[in-house]
Amino acid sequence: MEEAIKKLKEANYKLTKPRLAVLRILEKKHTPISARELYKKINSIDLASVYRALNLFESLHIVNAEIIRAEKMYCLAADLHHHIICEKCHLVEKVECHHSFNKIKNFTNIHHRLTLTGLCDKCH
Amino acid sequence: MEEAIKKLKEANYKLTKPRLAVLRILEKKHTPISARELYKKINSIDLASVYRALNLFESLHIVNAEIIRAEKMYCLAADLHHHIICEKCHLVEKVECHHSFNKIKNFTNIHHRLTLTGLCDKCH
DNA sequence: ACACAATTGCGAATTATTCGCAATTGTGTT
DNA sequence: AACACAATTGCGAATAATTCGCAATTGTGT
Repeated sequence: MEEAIKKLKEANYKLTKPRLAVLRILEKKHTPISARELYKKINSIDLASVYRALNLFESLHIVNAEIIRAEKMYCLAADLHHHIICEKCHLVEKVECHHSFNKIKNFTNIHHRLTLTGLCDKCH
Repeated sequence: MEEAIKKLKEANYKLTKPRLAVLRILEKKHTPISARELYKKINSIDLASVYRALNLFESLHIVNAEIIRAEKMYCLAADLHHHIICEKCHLVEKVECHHSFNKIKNFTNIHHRLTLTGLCDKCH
């Protein structure tokens, strides 16, 4: 949260009510959440602003986005982790991240997004 | 291609004209492509069928989907690889895959999707 | 060639996402 | 604490993405 605000400030963006509201929800919820769900959880913030906040956050690497069963889902990038999703029941679990990429094919400033899918023990 | 058809048959799905058309394009193109682009490249196949084919292929792991600048993009899963995308100019390059995941948190049959982003040497 | 379930094409319906623009609000400065 | 101004919001409308229902068509095994 602190870190998110710091990144925002450093990039010269204002800490506005909608942005703060989105951050607050993301901070509490530790599984990925969609733009629409966020919107429903926040009272009195326009859906367009939720999208605008999320897009901004994504570009600043404040949040990570990944597709989970055909929906774009977001979560705070702060603590590095990934998710594994059951293909049948869509159970989502956190997976710690042990990866780091310094330089690949002349690219620098590398960020990564890993999504795992499989069958959980119940569905197997 | 052969492998894709095999998977399709094994899961008891028919090899139809739209499905084959989609596979043919994916086989040629070695960078990710969106549903709409696929549709434009194929003459006389309905957009809904393109979506249906892609969804089916995704569920059978015939294709992998990933978000590239806010669009869902697809490519054949056959040769395992990932992509690294420049955040500025959106250049896309292939990255070989050296990962394998056998068992994580009680999940089995694990598949993974890794998307890397960064700045290419021109944009850095 | 036949039979039948699976699949398509079509148009319409949903859902997701973005846009333009006037009104409002953070933020740095007096 | 009030001011000034650019950045940002809310709103409603526009676009884009994706799915649906259903009659017509098409693969596939016999």
